[in-house]
Amino acid sequence: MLSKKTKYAFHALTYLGKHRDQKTVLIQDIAEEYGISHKFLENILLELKKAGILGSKKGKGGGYYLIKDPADVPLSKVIRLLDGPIALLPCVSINYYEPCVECKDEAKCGLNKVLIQVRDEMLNVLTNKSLSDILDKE
Amino acid sequence: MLSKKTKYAFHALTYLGKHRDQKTVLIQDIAEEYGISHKFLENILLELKKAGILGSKKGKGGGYYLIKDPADVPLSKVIRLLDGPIALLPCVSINYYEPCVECKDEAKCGLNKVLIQVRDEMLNVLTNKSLSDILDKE
DNA sequence: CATTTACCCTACATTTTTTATAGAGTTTAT
DNA sequence: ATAAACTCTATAAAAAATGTAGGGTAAATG
Repeated sequence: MLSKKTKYAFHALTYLGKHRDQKTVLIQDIAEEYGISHKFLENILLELKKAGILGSKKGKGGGYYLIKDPADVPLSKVIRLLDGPIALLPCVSINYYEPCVECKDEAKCGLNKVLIQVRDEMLNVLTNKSLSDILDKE
Repeated sequence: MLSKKTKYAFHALTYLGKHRDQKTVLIQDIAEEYGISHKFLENILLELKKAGILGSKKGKGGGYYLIKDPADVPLSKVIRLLDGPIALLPCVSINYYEPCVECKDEAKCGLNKVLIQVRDEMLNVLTNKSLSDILDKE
């Protein structure tokens, strides 16, 4: 399951995607629309900005806006950013790899091998869907 | 990511699958093989038994054994049992459905619609792989 | 039929992660 | 100059995951 952080990120991205005609959107507007705490949402938007998905502008008339084309924002990118690994275990994670302490020989672990396949298939699913798919259905 | 509970369940099922020739396997043997606390593992095996995947026998010479054919134990079944929903949000879960508090109209939520598709594809992946796939690769 | 072996059950404790909250500081547009 | 809005660090409450403790119950063997 996704954390609330990731869910909120998708909400925010959807909102920003729907308001691409205006230059910027206030944190407060997004927060009110979805009943999210202003400060909590701030952290999330900041992470999306650091990842190059959003841009921001300070001062009066400022706010956040979408930099990327919605088709170039796959679900996998957002999930990895806020929730961490797509993989089902650390020993099959691409970006957050860690061996299992109980595993004597990873090369002989059937679970490891099957979960690598699962990871690739899931990654495929989550990379082939993007923010544009969400926006198309709103 | 899978919880340790679910990971241990897969370990135990793998062990039991590999020792199908003997009548029963002791909790202790599995616990030692993977460095799991006896009591913690006991709870997990109990759940697998309640779900009809394992059988058990009490008394001297007792222990656990696999009831199902490994091909009839899909990953999805084990994950749902120990970890809960496969879906990425409660609002798209088949077995654990709950609406989002912030959602005014689910029928108009693009995220909901996309995540339903994602759920179906993930479920497909996790149902098409089973314990037998793990055993084949050990 | 006693004894050993192992399963069954409940409750609690610890640790980690998630979900926020608070408040001060910095930048920028008007 | 001033107000509006972003940035950063630290802290705290709540929830979930992980693990412990200990007694009770059932069954196989001799």
